[in-house]
Amino acid sequence: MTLSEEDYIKAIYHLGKGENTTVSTNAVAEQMETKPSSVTDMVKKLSEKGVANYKPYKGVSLTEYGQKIALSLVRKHRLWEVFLVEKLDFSWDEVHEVAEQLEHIKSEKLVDQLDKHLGFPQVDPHGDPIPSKKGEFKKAIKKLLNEIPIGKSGICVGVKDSSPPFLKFLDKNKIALGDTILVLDKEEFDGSIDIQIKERTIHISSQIATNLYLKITE
Amino acid sequence: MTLSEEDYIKAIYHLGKGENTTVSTNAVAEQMETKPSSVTDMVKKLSEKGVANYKPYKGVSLTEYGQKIALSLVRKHRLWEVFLVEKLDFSWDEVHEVAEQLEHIKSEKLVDQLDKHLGFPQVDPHGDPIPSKKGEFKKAIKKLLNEIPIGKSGICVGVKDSSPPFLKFLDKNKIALGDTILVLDKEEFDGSIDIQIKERTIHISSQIATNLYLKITE
DNA sequence: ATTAAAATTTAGACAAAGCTAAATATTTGT
DNA sequence: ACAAATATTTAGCTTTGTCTAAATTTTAAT
Repeated sequence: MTLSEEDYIKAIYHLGKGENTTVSTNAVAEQMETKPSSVTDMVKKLSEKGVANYKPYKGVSLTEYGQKIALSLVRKHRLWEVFLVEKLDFSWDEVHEVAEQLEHIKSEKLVDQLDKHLGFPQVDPHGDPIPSKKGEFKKAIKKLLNEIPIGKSGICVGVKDSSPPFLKFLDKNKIALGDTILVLDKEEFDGSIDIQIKERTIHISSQIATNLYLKITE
Repeated sequence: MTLSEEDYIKAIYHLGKGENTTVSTNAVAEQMETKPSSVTDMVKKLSEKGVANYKPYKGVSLTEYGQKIALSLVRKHRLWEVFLVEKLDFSWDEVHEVAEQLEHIKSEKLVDQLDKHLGFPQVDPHGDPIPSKKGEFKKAIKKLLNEIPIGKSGICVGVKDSSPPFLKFLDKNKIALGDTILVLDKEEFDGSIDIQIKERTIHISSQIATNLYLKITE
């Protein structure tokens, strides 16, 4: 696969949200920041190569083979993201562009050894799961902190309320996007919860818990 | 610079042995496994871009700017080689192909952090020096072990005598290509020497020392 | 100093991947 | 159900990097 083909495969995969969904030419064009006519050309080629199913005017989906390629790309992308954050001190929001390049490196041994070097991580710095070598992986879902059951952990990925006071609170309590949070206990009465974050244990009110999004795997 | 342009720059650089030498179109073609006519086209383009000096029928050399690019590529290539060997357990002879891909990744931060992560290595697994960020580096030369002064270390890169008995000797003494050897002491009388290799200290006869090539930096 | 051989360049073609503009399908609003 | 709006494809052109074959320049041998 060429670099360009791989990018299209990934785009089709992501637009289909990982399900094997048919996506429109226009949607792919928008995602790839290219023109619909270019997409038509490429999906024809991918179709001939056995990577995609394409019916004119009806959209495009990935074949089994195409999905395998997509998953391998996602696996590589996310492993490199972990590497960049854990080993090279990149912050969680700086990694995407570089991982986008690294995911195209072709070497099975490289990926396997990288995986091992990183301790076989299950999720990337954004809380998204890393497919196994065989392509298996759990889905990730975004939930509010208050909806997460006791004993489960997730990665902080966003806020519902983005008002300055709330952001200031997070800052003061050293809760940042990308942090892993484990739910230790929940108080039925007022909805407050105990969480563990970076070795610290803190108690958090319901108002806070209902405004913080975490990504968890099912 | 495109991938292809970078490959040509590296080829010109390596053929010129790092000196700013003029190299022939044919030489570049052979190195790149391409046709001389393709080289002509490309060096014209590189010339227009201010990367190379090209006179028809007279060969091509790199400009200052071109040399900077070449050194940056060499730096990246060798840092990745160190990474692959030290962190991902690649052997010294498996790294080239993968490093060839990795060297094209564009991210200054990535290179700087990688350098730091590896502890600012001075040489790659083949004993070749790694240019600094600014492009400075020492030359490496290949010498027989017996020619190396006391206190200096080098990396084992080849044998002069490749007869089975000699290779068997190396194997038995666990001396392999890629190993770092430090010269501890030399015996004037019989030319035998003491070396340190992988924490072990061993005594080696003149016959051995005159048949083992090391790469050292001046 | 010529001429044959070798090296290099030029000209013209091709594949990949993209674009624009025009043509054609599909969808939607009434 | 039909016309208008939207989505998609086709046709033809562009750029990048490559190739082959022919032309030209340089080098080497007598």
